[in-house]
Amino acid sequence: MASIDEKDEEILKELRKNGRATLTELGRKIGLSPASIKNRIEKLESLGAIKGYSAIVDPAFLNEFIQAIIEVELLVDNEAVDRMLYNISRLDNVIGVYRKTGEFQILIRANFKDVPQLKEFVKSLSVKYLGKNMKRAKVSVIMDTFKEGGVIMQERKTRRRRRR
Amino acid sequence: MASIDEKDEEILKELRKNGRATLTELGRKIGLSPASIKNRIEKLESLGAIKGYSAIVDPAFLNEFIQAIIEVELLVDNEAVDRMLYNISRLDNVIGVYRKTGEFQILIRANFKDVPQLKEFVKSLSVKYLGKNMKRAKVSVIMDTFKEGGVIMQERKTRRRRRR
DNA sequence: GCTGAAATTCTGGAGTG
DNA sequence: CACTCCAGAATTTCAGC
Repeated sequence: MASIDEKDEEILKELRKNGRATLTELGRKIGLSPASIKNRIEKLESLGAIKGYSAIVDPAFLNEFIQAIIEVELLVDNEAVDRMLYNISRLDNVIGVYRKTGEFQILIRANFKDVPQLKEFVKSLSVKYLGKNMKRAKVSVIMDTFKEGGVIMQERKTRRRRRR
Repeated sequence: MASIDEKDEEILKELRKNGRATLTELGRKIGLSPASIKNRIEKLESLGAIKGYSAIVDPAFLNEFIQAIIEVELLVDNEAVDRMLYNISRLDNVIGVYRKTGEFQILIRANFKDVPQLKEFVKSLSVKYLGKNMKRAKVSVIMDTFKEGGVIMQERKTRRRRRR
């Protein structure tokens, strides 16, 4: 790890909260010229501190009404699994793919149009992607999102009371 | 749900993959003028289709070396829990907060400097945030991220072979 | 949703400490 | 060497159609 100072950290934190902040805005907030911010961001990107930029999208507007968390228990976890997970990552409806500790070693965040499509995906995990490496999967459905990707959802589940 | 057409969906998908895409780039890719793209994005934002924008940051560069998944089993889940989850969402090191189906109804993605800080956070969940609503928590640690927030990590765990 | 003009931002190079 | 300044380029923004 190299050459990250206070200002760089502020840039990272700010961009995590607002990925579309302008160089000028960042400069004002942090106390640097836009040109310096630009140089630092380019440095942070090439260091791998910034992996990319993303909009937090409500999946329902893309006709993805089922947001699921799929946990997978593996029989064996080796380098071949890395390639398989990478292939899963390339699917557009897959939002996140992680290896983790615990009984289920893999966690996948993915969105689906409907339950059959979710079912089909889980089936493809063993049939197409993970094969004999997969022992079993546990599926949960997301019912409410309070924060995602560092962005707080403004729309509360409990609807604001109407004015009278 | 209202008035989302093909072009809007393309904008959402494109912004999910590159949240910093310029209006001009989006216009070229989708076949609209930058001004129209802007109008549509503003519409999508006010409709709640776009919740916000975020940079995908490697937490290690913010000295957050522990990436954890904390699942919480609730004794009772009511509207008061909503406020508690909202308060948890406001913490900077918390990346995601979800309500879901299953044995554990809450899932939290959060980053920590070290294990004591993680331990402290889990303790604060029952002491400060959820109180008697919380029955127990299950903690996993993320060991590898393949995709996050719709962005594929370029840096593979298996290091590229050195040239010779 | 487009055009066109004005405002803002971005960008790269030269200069400064 | 990182930063600022500055001018030209690109983008964004807004009005009118």
